[in-house]
This record gives sequence, C-alpha cells and structure tokens, in this order.
Amino acid sequence: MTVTLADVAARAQVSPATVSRVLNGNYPVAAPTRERVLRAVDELDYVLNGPASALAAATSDLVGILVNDIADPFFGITASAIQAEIGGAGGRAGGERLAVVCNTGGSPERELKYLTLLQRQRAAAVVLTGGAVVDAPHAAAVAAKLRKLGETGTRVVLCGRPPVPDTGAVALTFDNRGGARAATGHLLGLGHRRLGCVAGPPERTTTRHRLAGHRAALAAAGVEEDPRWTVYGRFDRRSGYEGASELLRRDPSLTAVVAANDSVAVGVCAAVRDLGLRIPEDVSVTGFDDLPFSLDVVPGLTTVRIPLAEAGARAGRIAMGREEAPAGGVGEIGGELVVRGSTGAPRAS
Amino acid sequence: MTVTLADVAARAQVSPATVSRVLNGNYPVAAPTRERVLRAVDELDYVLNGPASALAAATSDLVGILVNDIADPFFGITASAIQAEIGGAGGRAGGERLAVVCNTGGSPERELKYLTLLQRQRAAAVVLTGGAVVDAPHAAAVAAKLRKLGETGTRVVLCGRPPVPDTGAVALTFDNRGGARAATGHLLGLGHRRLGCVAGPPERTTTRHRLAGHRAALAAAGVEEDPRWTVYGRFDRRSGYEGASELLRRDPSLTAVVAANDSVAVGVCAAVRDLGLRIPEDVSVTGFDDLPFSLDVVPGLTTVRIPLAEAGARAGRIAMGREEAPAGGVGEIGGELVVRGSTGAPRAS
DNA sequence: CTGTTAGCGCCTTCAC
DNA sequence: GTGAAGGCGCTAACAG
Repeated sequence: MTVTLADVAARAQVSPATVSRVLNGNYPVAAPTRERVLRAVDELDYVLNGPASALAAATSDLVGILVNDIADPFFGITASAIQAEIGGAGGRAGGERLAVVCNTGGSPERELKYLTLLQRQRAAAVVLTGGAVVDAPHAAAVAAKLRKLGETGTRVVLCGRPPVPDTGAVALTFDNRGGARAATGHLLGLGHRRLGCVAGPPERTTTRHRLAGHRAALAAAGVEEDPRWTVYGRFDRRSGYEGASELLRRDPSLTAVVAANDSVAVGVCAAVRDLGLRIPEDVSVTGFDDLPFSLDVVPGLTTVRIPLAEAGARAGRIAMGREEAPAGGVGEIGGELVVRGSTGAPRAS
Repeated sequence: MTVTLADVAARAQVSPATVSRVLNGNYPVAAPTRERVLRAVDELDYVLNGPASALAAATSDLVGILVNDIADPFFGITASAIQAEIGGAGGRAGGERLAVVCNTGGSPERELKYLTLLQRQRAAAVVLTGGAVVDAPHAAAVAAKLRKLGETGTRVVLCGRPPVPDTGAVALTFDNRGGARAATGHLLGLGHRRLGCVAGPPERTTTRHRLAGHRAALAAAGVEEDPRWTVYGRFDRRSGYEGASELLRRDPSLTAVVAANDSVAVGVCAAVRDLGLRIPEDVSVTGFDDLPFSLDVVPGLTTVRIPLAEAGARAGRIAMGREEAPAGGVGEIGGELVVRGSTGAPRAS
C-alpha cells in the first residue's frame, strides 16, 4: 500500500541498506548510485517512515519546545527564535528536524505530561522556556524527568528558567532580579516612595525573582514596604486591571505601580485611567519584558527589555549542539531598563 | 538498558500483549491483572516507546498545528485554542495526544517541509491555520500533500484558510471579505471618500480577500479608487508604519487608512502621529482581527473581531473527530465590526 | 479474558 | 562501496 524503503531499493536496483545510507547521508555512497536512489525516491514519491526510523535508530528528529502560554507574545517570540535555529537543518534523515512547540498553559501536570510524551517519542532535544513552578514535589518530578531525558540522550536546555542541578540540563537564565531592581530604582530615583506592585502568580520563579529585585531596591533606598502594596495575579492584562484597582483602593496615595510584565502593565494603565488618574502625572507605571506593543500604548511603557529573540536563538543552537553551553552549564542574560513616557516624577502629595 | 514492555510483562507475570492492552485501554482486561500491570509500570518507571508503538500500530499520537508566525498573537491565540481541545485526551496510549505547533514563518517551503515531516511521523491529524499562498505551483503541491495525508488516515483541518477541493480537508474559513466590507462601509458611512489601504503580502489569500471586501464597499458607495491609495507589506507593525508614511506622502488628502490587521493598524497610527496628525480628527484608522492589544492603544482601534479562540476550538474538535464537520466540508465564520475611538468623521477639507 | 505468533519499516553491524 | 541478516519495541490477529 504505502511505498517503503524496499520499494525504492527495488526500483533503484540496490539494496535497502544503500537506500538508507543515501537518505541519511552519514555514509559514503558512490555518486551515480546516489543519483539513482534519489531518482527512485522522487518517482515513487517515497516518504520515510519516521516511527520505523526512530525505532531502529533509537532516536528521532523531534525537538520539543515547552512554553507556558503560547498566546502570550513573550513565549511566541522566544519559541519563534528557538525554532528558527532548529528547523533549519542538521537532522538525521534529509537534514531536517521537526521543531514543535508544546503549550503547557502554565499547568504543572501538562508540563510533566508533555515531558513524558517527548520522552516517549525519544525527542532529540527539549527546550523549556519561561518561569518554573516552585512547588517542591512538582519540581522534584520535573528534575527526575529531565535527568531521565538526559540519560537517554535527549539534550535539555532551559531558557528563561532557573537551572535544575544534577540533571545535565543547560540553563540560560534571565536577570529578573536585576531588571526589577533597575525598574524600581528608576522610580525611586524619580522621587517615588509609595510604590504598589502587581506581581504575577506567587508560585512562579519569575514572580519571586522580580519581586525580590523590587524589594531589594526598596530596601537599598530605605523605603519600608507596606504589605498592602503588593497583590498577586496572573501574567495578563486583566490581572493588571484588577490588581491596580485593588491597590489604589487600598491605598490611594500610591504614586507608582510596578507591574509583573508588560501585559499586566497595560492593564494597570487602563485601571489607572478608569479611575480618572493620569499617567505619569498622577501614577507612574513600569512593565517588564519590552514586548512589541509596549511601544504603542500611550504613553509608551517604561520597562525592562529582555532580549528574547537572542536568548531563544542561543538556546536553540545549544539544543542542536551548534553552540557550546556556557561555563558551568548556566548563563545569565541581562535585562536593560528602557525609559519611556509612563514614568515621571511623583505628584506633589 | 531502557526498560521495555517485556520487562513490565515479566514483572507483572503476564504476557506483553496484556501489558499493551492495559496501556492502550482499548481492550477488556481483568481488574486485578490491570492493577498488577500498572503497579509494575510504576515500579519500573516504564515509558512507552512512541516510535515502536507508532510503527506497529501504523499511526501516532502526534497532531500538528501549522501557523504562519508564532510570534503573532493572531496565531498564538488560535493555536492555543486548538491545542486545548487536542491535548486533553482521547489518544491511543494513555489517552494523550501530543499537540504540537509548527511555525512556517510564512514560507511555502517550510510549510511543505512540515507537512512532509508530519506525514513521515504518521500524524493523527494536521490543522493548518491562517491564510494560504496563492502561487499556483505551491498550492498544487500543498493540495497533493493534503490529499496524501488524508489517504493515509491523517485528518486535515483548515482554520482561517480557504478550502482545498478534492483533498478531503475540512475548512473553517473567516469572512475576510465581509469583515473588510463592513469596516470600509463604516468609514464611508462616516463620510470618508479618500481612503488609503495598507494591505498585507499580495500573495496571501487573506490579503486578497480583505482587499476585495474593501473594494466592494468602495464600489457600492460609488467611490472611485485611486491606484496610489493601496500599498502592500507584511502583517506587522513596521509595515503599517512604512505603508502609512508612503500613503500620506503620495496623497496627503487621505482622511482614513484601512489596515490589513491590527498590528499593521498600530503601525499606521504611529506613522500618522509622527506626521503630526491626530487620530481620528485628521485621519481615521481601522484594523482587523481585534487582538487583545487593540483595546489598549490610544485611541482604541476600530476593527473587525474574528472569534479566533472559538474557531480554533472548533477546528481542534473536528480534528479529533469530536465534532461533526460542517456541511460540504466548509464552514464560514463571521467577523463583527467593533467601533472604537480610532474612527470618526473626516476633517473638513 | 489472556497467551502466542508474526510482523510493522528501518538501521546497522558484519561480510564481501 | 555495497549486500545480507538480525533486531529495535510494540501491536494485532489468532487461538485457547
């Protein structure tokens, strides 16, 4: 029914082994023979059977990219960059790898599920992007999976995610702490002393680290934080809207709001405006990530740029073995404060 | 080295076939036996070998989702919805399917490549999203691939993409024409008579259809179009910026600009503002898609909402055989004009 | 309900 | 440089 490698061999009048060799190109084959085989492949419209190939070779061309939320440009941009480095070439059969992105939706179970599925497929590599969940049992389960993946020859790279020791996984981390410190430092430098914070989900490392940076900046400036000044939410616009509304209800004297990321910041801006306040005259707002839309909201968002595309490209290359892993298996990628119109001096109280 | 199904069988003191049966759950197995097997699986930390399974069963749990640009929220939102319907359950082994998104980057070659890769993996289903390229040879190649995929048991669904006849592929199309007609009609209703258009890539169906709708509206209102009023570009912000700059250079008397989509519209707005013009007092702007950020730009974008999440969910269900395909294999999804602040009456010339 | 028996299609030593 | 043969790990008829 379906045409197999044997059919191609018959038509090209060579052995199946030879066909396999020209297809995989890992072995010397005489030019005329190769020609003949390639022609037969073309004429028969032959397509290699991936599963059979993977079974025999004990490895596949699949590369998995795990993201927390594919609808979020943060992950879209990262995934796009990773994938561009991988989809290119270099696989076993025909020089092609199937880079696929898997959307965990932020759910630990789905994350584990995908990892298992990828392990089951004998993936060539796996790249996990974005913050991790700090829950100990889950972290242990993930660590175990990653270790096992590594043992069975799957290269594991973490991008924008903290390292997982003793798993052989290479990590490219983002300096969330430093970036947050810079953003809050900028606000403090402008004279703000009453800063609200709409943080992300409390269980994610990204949230923890950004919050830590924020607090470090406050502490360094000798500003004592009021517990009412922090609310947690998700990494989306809506959380920003609700968070800021709550914050300003609790303490209308706040003069600035630090948001978990740009999407949240945009929601914060909307809430601030709906309260009849101006940005930045009445309330300054900062974001994080510098996604494309941050330039177009009005006023432009002061934020911390993370070079997502570069980081993703690098992670992709490491996953393909085309770039050396950073020393110690961990490399940190810095953020850069970008000052735009959403921040200014605090209003005279 | 790695633990196989036979190992599990030995430990559970049953035959490999029985283990396979409890794992796939498509066959009656006595409860105590199942228990024993499951325990053995757990104790041995066994993971099914996907390739071997796919080879033997001649089908896999992989479902491919092709997108033109994963960094674009349009595709991210769609993919997320599709994937949520697929990743859930219903696969062969353990009730799980591996929904993966493949980023073609808008390249016809990559599209074909991914289709081949997916065919090679014996994917259970493939969903192609977004506009197609009209180039005849490529269209024929894609049609041939889709037909072949269908023949080998892969379900093919098109989402937001025109039908491909005689391939067995189910299509869910977006009413780009009608939506564009509504947007331009809205502008005409406000009194505009000199409308620029920053279209998308000329070779994409989406561009063609939206442009057709725009022109139909103009024709219906008896407005004759000046050839200088249309420029083509990509579906991104930058194209919008450049396109609008060019348009207003060519004809400064334009009072409105229709953009290919929301990202482009945002770029158009930036260009208009950089020219010292106000929106909508001097120039009205419309987008298309109603992506989340369209609400946050200032003024809010008048646009055509496409229910991406609903469409994606439906496509996902059809791909999984959990929802019936529309009659004739083609279903159209309508768009809805959303009027916000970016459109208003034309300035008095 | 469970065991036995054949392959699924390809890769990879070995010989030549 | 090329052919022959065995097995990768699992599933799918058949029997029983």
